[in-house]
Amino acid sequence: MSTKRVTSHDVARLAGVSRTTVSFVLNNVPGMQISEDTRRRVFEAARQLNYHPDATARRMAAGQTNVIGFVLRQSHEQAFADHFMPQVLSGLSQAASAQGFHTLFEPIPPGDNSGTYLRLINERHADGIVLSGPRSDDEDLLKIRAEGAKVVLLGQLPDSDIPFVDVDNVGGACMATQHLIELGHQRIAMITNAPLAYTASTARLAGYRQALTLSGIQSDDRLVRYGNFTPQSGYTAMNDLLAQELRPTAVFVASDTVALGAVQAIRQVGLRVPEDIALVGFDDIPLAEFMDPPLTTIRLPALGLGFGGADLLIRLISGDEVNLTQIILETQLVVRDSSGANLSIRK
Amino acid sequence: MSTKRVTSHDVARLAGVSRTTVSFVLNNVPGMQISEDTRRRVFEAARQLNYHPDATARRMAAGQTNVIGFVLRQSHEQAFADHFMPQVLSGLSQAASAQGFHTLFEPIPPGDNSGTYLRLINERHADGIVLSGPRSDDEDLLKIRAEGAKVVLLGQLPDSDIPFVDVDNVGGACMATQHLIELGHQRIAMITNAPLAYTASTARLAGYRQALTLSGIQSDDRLVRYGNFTPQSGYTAMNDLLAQELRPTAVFVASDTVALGAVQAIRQVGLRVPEDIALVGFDDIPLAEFMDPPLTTIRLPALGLGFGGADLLIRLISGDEVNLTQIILETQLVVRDSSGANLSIRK
DNA sequence: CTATATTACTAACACGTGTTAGTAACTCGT
DNA sequence: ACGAGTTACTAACACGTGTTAGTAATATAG
Repeated sequence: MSTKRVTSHDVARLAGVSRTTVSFVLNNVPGMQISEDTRRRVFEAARQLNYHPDATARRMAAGQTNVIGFVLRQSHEQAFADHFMPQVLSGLSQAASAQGFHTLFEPIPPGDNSGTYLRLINERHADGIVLSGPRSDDEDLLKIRAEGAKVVLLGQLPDSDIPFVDVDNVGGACMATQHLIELGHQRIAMITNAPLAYTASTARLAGYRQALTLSGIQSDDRLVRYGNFTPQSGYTAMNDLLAQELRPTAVFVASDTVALGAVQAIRQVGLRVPEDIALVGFDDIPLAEFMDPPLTTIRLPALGLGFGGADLLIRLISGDEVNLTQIILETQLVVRDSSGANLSIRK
Repeated sequence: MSTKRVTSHDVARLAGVSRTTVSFVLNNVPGMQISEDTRRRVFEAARQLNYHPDATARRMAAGQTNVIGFVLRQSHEQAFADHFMPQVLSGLSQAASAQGFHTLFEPIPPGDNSGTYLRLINERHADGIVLSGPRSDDEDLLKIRAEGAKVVLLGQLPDSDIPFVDVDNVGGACMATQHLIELGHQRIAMITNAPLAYTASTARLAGYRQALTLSGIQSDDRLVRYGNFTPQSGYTAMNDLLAQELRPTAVFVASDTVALGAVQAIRQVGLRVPEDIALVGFDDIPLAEFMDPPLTTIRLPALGLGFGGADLLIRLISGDEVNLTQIILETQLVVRDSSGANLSIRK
């Protein structure tokens, strides 16, 4: 236990060759002439001593860490409120490990403006970072970018050339709304997932309006309410909508979690989903399937988002010529019962 | 961008001192006599050159990585089926970063028996690992332990002296069952969260039986069914229970996710929760609060589990004398409506 | 038989830090 | 004026690898 670490030097000695030869054999360096006999002796010595090259020394020599950092700017509650982030993380580390990279997980404590994630790249803990929850006013981000740091964002920043991977929020919201339109609804309300300070909220609202416009329906701001991540906010928003003189026949709620509260509000006034009010959510959280009624919603390519982010970042790190550095991933409509698509007749 | 990295050598030159002095000043090494003037010059030079010490070189010199690995053995679906793992991860990295450690996230692809996580410690990517989802038949685990690797398990291994942090499954299940007993139930069934191959399942079943025994109720195996993580399995198991000649008046379902299916089954035969059948779940998933009816359940100290695991591991790494290496964290009963505790009268 | 090419290696440097042992210069007590 | 102690540093080594340039020994060609 307290015995010294086995180094390539030890292997060399046992095999009766130089350390250089050991390196050549074990790394299988192409173009190096090594006799079959020596090769065998080195392998045998390494096996016998249970030799494992030291990753730190290797990094030092290579000038590369083979590590990517995953920086989480959102608060824990927000990031892990649903299935989403874990899946992103999973996709990320899958892509990383497929290319021989490791993943450093670095959540930023809420309210920490000291720019701790700068250290990740300044001190070379990682070769690059995937940054989730970017903010436009992030000066640190611009700074390290200017210094040549490799960064990929998860989510977009308006008017920026920083590489990113994002989910097609506009397209998804449009799809959700069109689904309701196709089912015959004309008076369709919307409850956002969060305040409009969040780009995703703005995008989903834009998609909703786009769908209405495409079908020639007048967009009416009195039918738009603002959620705030929580079921409570959905409950409040829906009550507000129900109190209107002209009740909507369908609501697009841009977050399944928020939709949960909306359903409760509808039930509480004695109305039924989807018979009286049809509902489409967004996110496809794991329990959407088991809600009462099962929620029609938009599924996000969470795994793909993480995978794509890591993949893009690693290509940037490797210095490959990357022609497409801003990627938008398609969403998918999952039809269940809450939208009324499975009702035999619509009046 | 392609300009060379700023090293402590550069700082030394600019400040007109040796590299050693730079190291003494910047690391504030105690007992070293440095004049106030020199000290200032070094700080100024470092600031001016925007110097950041290279983490890799530092590790090499220190012989320590200041990194802990978080190894996930469960499949993604299983690990992230609910809020649990993300919270563990969050607690873990909080504890780590509080002590100057970074967190390497290393999920093991399902079906990968090549023992990839061995490399984490063999190649010194990390000073130690927190291993989630340990298996008794894991030879790799015993091997690296024998070589002196620092390992902390999340979850217990029977008859082992390996340090671990775990949730009190027995106590939690006992508490859940006692809650039902206190509400007047005598004929209490149980649906497990998973097959008994999983230690957590066995422990929860033991807790259920313990509670019955303590109250002098005869434990009846015909009232026990086995879930399999999913709502579907809960649906099936509950239907099976309902088909019995003598229906239980209450059921302890050792997983909220499984309980979801159980509720559906009960509803489908026209019975009510909790009036006809009372229900207590386990895990307190985020949506338990919003189920219909809101689910009484056992809340797990997920954050504390991660935090405790990292903390214990780092203490082991630091060589501190640790007197308690096997830690069990208490759970908490969250009373909502599904258990009938809020009904005014019980018949 | 000699010049050249090939084979099979190795010596030495680079990566950037932390740290131990040592050394001038300067102060101080006697 | 001299030895001892203090102050303020520095030279040199260690950490463990990857890699470039070079070198003997052997094979091949003319």
